[in-house]
Amino acid sequence: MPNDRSPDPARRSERAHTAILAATRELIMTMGYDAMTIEAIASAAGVGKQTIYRWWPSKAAVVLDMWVPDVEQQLAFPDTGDVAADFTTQIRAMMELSQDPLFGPSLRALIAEAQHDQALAQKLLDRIFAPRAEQGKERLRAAQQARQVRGDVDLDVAMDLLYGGFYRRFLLRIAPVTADYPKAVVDAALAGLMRRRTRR
Amino acid sequence: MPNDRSPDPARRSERAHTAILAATRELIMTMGYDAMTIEAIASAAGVGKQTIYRWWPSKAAVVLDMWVPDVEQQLAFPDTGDVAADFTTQIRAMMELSQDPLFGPSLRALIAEAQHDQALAQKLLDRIFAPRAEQGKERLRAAQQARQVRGDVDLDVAMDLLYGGFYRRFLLRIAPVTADYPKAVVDAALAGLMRRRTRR
Amino acid sequence: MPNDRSPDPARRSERAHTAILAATRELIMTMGYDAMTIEAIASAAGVGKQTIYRWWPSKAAVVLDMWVPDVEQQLAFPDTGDVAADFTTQIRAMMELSQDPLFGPSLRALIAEAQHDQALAQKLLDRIFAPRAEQGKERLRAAQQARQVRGDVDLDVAMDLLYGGFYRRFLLRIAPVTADYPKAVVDAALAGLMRRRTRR
Amino acid sequence: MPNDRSPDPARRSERAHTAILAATRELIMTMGYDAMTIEAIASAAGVGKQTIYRWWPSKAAVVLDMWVPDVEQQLAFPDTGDVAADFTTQIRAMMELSQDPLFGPSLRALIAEAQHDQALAQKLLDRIFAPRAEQGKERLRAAQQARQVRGDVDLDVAMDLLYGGFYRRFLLRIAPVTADYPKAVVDAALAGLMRRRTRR
DNA sequence: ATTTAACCGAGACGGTACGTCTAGTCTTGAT
DNA sequence: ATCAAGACTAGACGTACCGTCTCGGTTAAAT
Repeated sequence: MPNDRSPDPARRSERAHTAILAATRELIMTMGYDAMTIEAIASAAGVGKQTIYRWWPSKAAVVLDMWVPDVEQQLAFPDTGDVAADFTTQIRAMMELSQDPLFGPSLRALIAEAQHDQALAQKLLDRIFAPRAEQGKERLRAAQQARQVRGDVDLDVAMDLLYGGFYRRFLLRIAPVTADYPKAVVDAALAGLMRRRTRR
Repeated sequence: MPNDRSPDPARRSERAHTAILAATRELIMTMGYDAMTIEAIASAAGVGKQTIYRWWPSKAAVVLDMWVPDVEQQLAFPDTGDVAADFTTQIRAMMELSQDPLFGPSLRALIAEAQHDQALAQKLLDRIFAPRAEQGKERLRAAQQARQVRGDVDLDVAMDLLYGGFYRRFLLRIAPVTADYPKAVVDAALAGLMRRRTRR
Repeated sequence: MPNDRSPDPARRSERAHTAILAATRELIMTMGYDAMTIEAIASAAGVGKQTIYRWWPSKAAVVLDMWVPDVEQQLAFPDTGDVAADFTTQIRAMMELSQDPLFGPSLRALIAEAQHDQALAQKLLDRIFAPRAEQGKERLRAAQQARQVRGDVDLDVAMDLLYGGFYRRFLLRIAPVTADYPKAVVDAALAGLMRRRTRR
Repeated sequence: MPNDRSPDPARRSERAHTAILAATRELIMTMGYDAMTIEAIASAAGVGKQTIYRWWPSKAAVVLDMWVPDVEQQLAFPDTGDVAADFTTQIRAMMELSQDPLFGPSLRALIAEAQHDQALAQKLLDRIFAPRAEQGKERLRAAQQARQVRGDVDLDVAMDLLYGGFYRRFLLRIAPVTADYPKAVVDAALAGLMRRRTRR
């Protein structure tokens, strides 16, 4: 368990802060998330361990901080008027992120760690997953108003249909996320699985 | 990685084997998966650590072995002729499993551990996830032949639609898996999100 | 080694100075010399750590400063004309000091620390031990002139005989310094151990 | 604070044990007692830190164990029939020990550490100081029976006279222990400080 | 009266070692 | 040969202090 009492953020050393984030980025690429220890970060950043423990509760929290700006920028949500295309684009961006040697493995590791770290789970949710879901739902609402999407669908369930498969494949490794996957899943989610009666 | 050389399974002590699995079950309930160490299992089972390392590569593998029979039995796939009802039943079973104090937390932990343990990932896939997916796809194939489900859907994508949401909610904790969720997601997946042109 | 450059004693804060000494006295009684850290003194005195480091090189030096006036006053050397009685008095005073809950434990601690801190050793010597020895030797010189003590004895060796036992018992804990010890050791030192030939 | 529960000495690794003592001896010479850490000993001995903590409560205890055989052998007490000569020899041996670069500094350090470590103090007493004192007193008893030493002297006080000065000089550094010191102090202790009335 | 230089309280910083913990391997004696 | 037991090497953990270093705020002398 970290931290004694809350330190004063006003007196935080900018140099140490950025050195830690830079070293973290470096070490994830070099040795991988799992092999990277807090001691290694401290040593690589030229920083005392306490300085890390003072500001972050865990290795995962450091990685998350190092991460979030890039991820946010890379997952900007488009609105071209074509719902299918927009979600395909978004899922493709998620796929690309998951294949980046910096982000992919450590996203996996962060989600893994969040399974036994409530605080981290909350942070991941607030900073990564929830904003993405919110954007997606917003896009669907627009599509509902444009009468492209049914008005009675539960938007959370819709997000499950559109995004759930990505996480299932990414985390369970039950199938690879291939280049044509984004379009396939979006089309299927929009069209549904059921056979329609032929129109007479 | 453990194990000396492959031991002789014929000489394996049945007493030790069952004691280990029983102690594992006990300790997961008592102290939780994460706090449970291999040393604790050995001690609780009255067994040498080496005996565990001899037959399993990791704590997770022990848990998986202890688990699989129960899970298989609890996730039997029904075929009542009603596709929607069958998948709803199946997802509801997954939900219940995930809320069981023995299975839920350790399923999470196992998936977490599989993120940095290829061998475990493979084992989980082969013994838990893939069989479930295969049953689901089989059921869909039957539904296709009954002309209930479209013949052109990619069955893997269909599984993503139906099951992906569960994992997304379970692992990302982005929303709880409530009692009415299984039906909602199945209905949405079957119907699709898109608005249909009114039939004239 | 502390201190930047020598600070200006004229501008020293009297308030901080006395607060530090008072807190030190307090904390030694409360938590004992060893558990007391410079951080604790600073905090208890409501003073910055730097203010301590500015004026003292070590925790031991602070304690010594807090100490010396009391010790000096308590170890005043008497001259009643009776050498034996005077040294007995002096050693008894040392004994009492060593049993005082403030001085005893921290005298031990200071001597201990002086074993690996040359500067402290010198300071202890100059301010505590050497003055005491000088007084003792002075008293012996007077006794020599009064033809009570042999003129050929090495006064430093004499001090070893008279005082050495006290430190041996105090530091090695080889035997307690009891109430009758001072007289016993003084008598023995004066008389010597050797058997005299009976005068004819 | 060390050790959980007492380990089984029968299963102790002889290799690790001797490697630790050898590394300790080596490091004291190399870097000095104070700079030597338990981590350094472990690393130099090719041993886990836990193995040291399992068998010894502190660095000092390791040094003591490494030490005692040599010290015992070097401080064998002679009996030549000449009390003065015998004690002179013994004190000279103590002096030489105290000037040995292996033993001197670490004897100082051990005594220092014993000031705040009761268990160590007891161990030092039992294994180093008390046996020496016992030998000295035994020698004095023999001298008493040979009617060389007065029958009424308290032998503990006699030991203070003979040995106390050594520790006073060694620990307080109030004066060096020179080559002629042993004889001087023994002579003075035997003869006493008091002036005798001239025999008529 | 204002400037200016020091000390002051506070506490973040780079370090180092601590003693604990767990992993996975190795050793021993009993079955 | 397998087993229970547990000592072993290895090394990260999070903590505690060390002594140094800002940072504003407050004196007190020098202007």
